Amino acid sequence: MLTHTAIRTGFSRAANNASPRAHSGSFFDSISLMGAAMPYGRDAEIYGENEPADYVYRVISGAVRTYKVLGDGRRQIGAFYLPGDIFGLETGDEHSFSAEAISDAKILVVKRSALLALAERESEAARQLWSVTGQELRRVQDHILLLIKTAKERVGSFLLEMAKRHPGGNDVELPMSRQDIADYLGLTIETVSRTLTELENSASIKLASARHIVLRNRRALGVLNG
Amino acid sequence: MLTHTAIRTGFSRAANNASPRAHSGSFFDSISLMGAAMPYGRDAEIYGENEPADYVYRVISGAVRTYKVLGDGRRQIGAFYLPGDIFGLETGDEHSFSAEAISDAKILVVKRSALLALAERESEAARQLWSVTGQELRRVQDHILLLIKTAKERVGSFLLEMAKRHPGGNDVELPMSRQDIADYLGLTIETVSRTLTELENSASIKLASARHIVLRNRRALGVLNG
DNA sequence: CGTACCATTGACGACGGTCAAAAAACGTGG
DNA sequence: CCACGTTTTTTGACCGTCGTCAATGGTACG
Repeated sequence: MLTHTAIRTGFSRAANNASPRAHSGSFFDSISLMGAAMPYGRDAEIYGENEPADYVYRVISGAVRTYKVLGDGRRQIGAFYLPGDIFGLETGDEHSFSAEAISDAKILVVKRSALLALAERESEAARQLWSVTGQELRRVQDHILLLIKTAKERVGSFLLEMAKRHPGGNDVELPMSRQDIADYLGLTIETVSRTLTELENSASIKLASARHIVLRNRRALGVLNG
Repeated sequence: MLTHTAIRTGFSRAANNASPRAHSGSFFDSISLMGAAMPYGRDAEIYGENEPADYVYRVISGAVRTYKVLGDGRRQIGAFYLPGDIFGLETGDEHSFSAEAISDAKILVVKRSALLALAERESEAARQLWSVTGQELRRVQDHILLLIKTAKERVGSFLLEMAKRHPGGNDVELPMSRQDIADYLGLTIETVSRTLTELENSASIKLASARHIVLRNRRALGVLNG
């Protein structure tokens, strides 16, 4: 139990894409039995900002966005979560972002108190909880680096990020709308659209359809990305 | 030991400003004896990006910046750390940012392995390590919200943030240069300077000197800050 | 086949970046 | 304490990128 080797549970086997790249997969695989798989429809709220953080979540299938809305209506998307990813794990008592299903999704829901109890007994479990938060921290730090770049760099980096997280080589299937991408990258929908067109014109990508993008020149997408 | 009430050690008493607002102050107060206070000169490197994260740090006096430099030379400052703040705590084996002293500083240096060993024995210590990373996560998330705002909003939010962290009401003593502020806010030094002048002209602040700013209208600084 | 919704394209303007110079602040040594 | 040189900050002029407003085009679904 709680070994490094992933323990494949019924729930994680049911996942589309639960894969080795998931956050601390072994840990959450092993505690999958503590939770239940819940279905969420497109745009359904999973939790709201400032609500009690009583549960921790893991994407089984579909995709999730977390976000905040500022006073004047601007929305900032904090992260996209794909199958295998863990989200909603807080060290405090409340969620700091809201979470919604981007598409129809199956989400494994685990009681936070169960994890905390386990962590109290098993130091390895505590280490894994810490590790999940640490990975999230690094992800958000990378996000900051995105936000100081030019529009072309942001969109390029975003596509590379999605390609890395998604299995399927150079073919990227985007689960989210242009508006979601824009709110993630701190751009407008028009700039995202224009930039994608530019990247296609420069033969860096191919827009097979609005949500299906083929990477043709990864170097061009990653230039200057430190 | 490890109680909620701060245990004032010799080291923390020596601090300029170690105060209740520090990250998990009680925890790090109690393990202060495990480390040593080290002096760092202005601009001295404390650790570099990708170096082994063998130590965890706490500011006793002075100030610290963490940063990354992108391929083309742009620098992004991840955070400023003031007396009482903990930094350099990683869940992985390497530091993800570099750290430098902004001014002459005294820093408490603690062996990470000692903390990990303690966390293995005491679940409360493990919880506190997790909590420190969680607070850092929230700080970085707030930083993201800064970066999507206009220049005036970024500078205003920055001043409010510094005023909150610094004791001293409406008088803010900035330890860092305009260049540091610019690299933290994702702006240029010129835009930061111009924006401060604008804020002074609109009577929102007073520039007593370049590094000493008096807040005159906090509402104007915080408008739209969601 | 029609109707929303979503994405793309266009025209234009504003915000902030760039390049350059002046002014202020700071530190050092006479 | 003042004079000097260096660094930091401020100010100015100009320009490019991206946001805004508006219209067109495309796609999915009933």
